[in-house]
Amino acid sequence: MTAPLSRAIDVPTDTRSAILSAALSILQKHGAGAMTMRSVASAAGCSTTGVYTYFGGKAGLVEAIFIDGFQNFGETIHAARRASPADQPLAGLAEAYRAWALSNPTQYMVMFGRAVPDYVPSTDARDVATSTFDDLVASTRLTMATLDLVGDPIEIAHHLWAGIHGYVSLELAGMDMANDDAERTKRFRLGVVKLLRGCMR
Amino acid sequence: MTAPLSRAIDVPTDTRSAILSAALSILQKHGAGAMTMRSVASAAGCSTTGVYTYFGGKAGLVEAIFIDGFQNFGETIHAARRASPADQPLAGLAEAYRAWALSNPTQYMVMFGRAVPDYVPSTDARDVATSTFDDLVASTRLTMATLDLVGDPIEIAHHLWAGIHGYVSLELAGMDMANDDAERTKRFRLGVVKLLRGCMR
DNA sequence: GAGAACACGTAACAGCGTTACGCCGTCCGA
DNA sequence: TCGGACGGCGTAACGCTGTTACGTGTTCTC
Repeated sequence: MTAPLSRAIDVPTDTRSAILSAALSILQKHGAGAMTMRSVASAAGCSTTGVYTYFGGKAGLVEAIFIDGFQNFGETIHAARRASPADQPLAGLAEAYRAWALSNPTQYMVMFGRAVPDYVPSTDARDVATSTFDDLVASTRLTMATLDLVGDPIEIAHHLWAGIHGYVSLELAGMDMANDDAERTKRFRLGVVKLLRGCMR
Repeated sequence: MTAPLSRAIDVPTDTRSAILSAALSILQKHGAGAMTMRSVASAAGCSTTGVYTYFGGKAGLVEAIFIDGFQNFGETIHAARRASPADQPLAGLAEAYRAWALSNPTQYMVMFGRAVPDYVPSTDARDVATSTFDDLVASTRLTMATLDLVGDPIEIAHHLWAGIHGYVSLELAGMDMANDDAERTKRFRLGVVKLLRGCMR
């Protein structure tokens, strides 16, 4: 009898989400190396075995982070598309992409860069990941006529994705040749324009 | 008195290179998670403390792998540039870039993707990394007139680097949308063409 | 030949992911 | 109302990790 009667019925998977948000918080603040089972359990207010009951192990926890990341990332991308002019959704999408990655650098590297050794996304997880791609394809289709893009929209979307991801991940790795953030931003925006120009007739 | 007199004088840093190549071999065959101090020492035929005498710790070992990787990578890029037609060095460079990354996927992710948690490249290491970029800039300068590229060569080289890296790292992460290697290769080559076209007048 | 410097191994430390085991509250059939 | 099965959860332990204190043997210098 630990909980008062008035709230005897708790939200069922409350501890599960507490564990997940604790893991995300540690990942964001202290990096992938600090996200241990013990630190996550401690931050979530349960024992290490609690993490096992809900996620099966560290791989399951990382998988949840991976999927959660792509869902959150996908929603951000989607919202950016809706907020952009109907015939020009790509610039806003690219900005939102970069902003999300810079705000969640470690999670981005878990999602795209194998930041947790020995974790390989399951096919289910990869399906969630690639479904995010659909928004990019949709935005590309909307822009084809306006920007005079030619070719397969899927191939063009993949080209844009690869280019944007390249800029962002070089920036996260500290290997862009920029001197300050202003130059980085300017270069990124020019890069997106160049990516689009490469697909024009 | 363990070694015979005839070879009492060994090559001084022989064990150092033995450790480094053992680490690279484990990294390539079994991934970053399997590259432990004990497994490296065992494969190199020494004790764990031997790794500490030569590299100071795991961070030093990873740094050596990082630098070794960029030197090897840089030589490959450089050789590809020399083997290409003098006025068309970029296509061969891109092919060599991708081939090296696909042959050394884990090391590539250590170099570009923070595959070892808690390892952050020193400024010296990053200098070695960015000096590889010089070859790309040089190749870009050679191609500017032939391909009718306009703008700052450094900015164009950065654009090409980001794009090529984007294609390669999505491929390594298993997140390209290709069905087989033939399609992947075709898409990559078309992508390089698009990257160049985006920088034309 | 004495002594410092160095490479190197043994053994231990704390911390890691994981799991066997036991406790305790809840539910279900008799 | 009771007895037993069940499930969530913590304690404690397993083997593994990176790291380091310490002792030993070799080598180089004066």
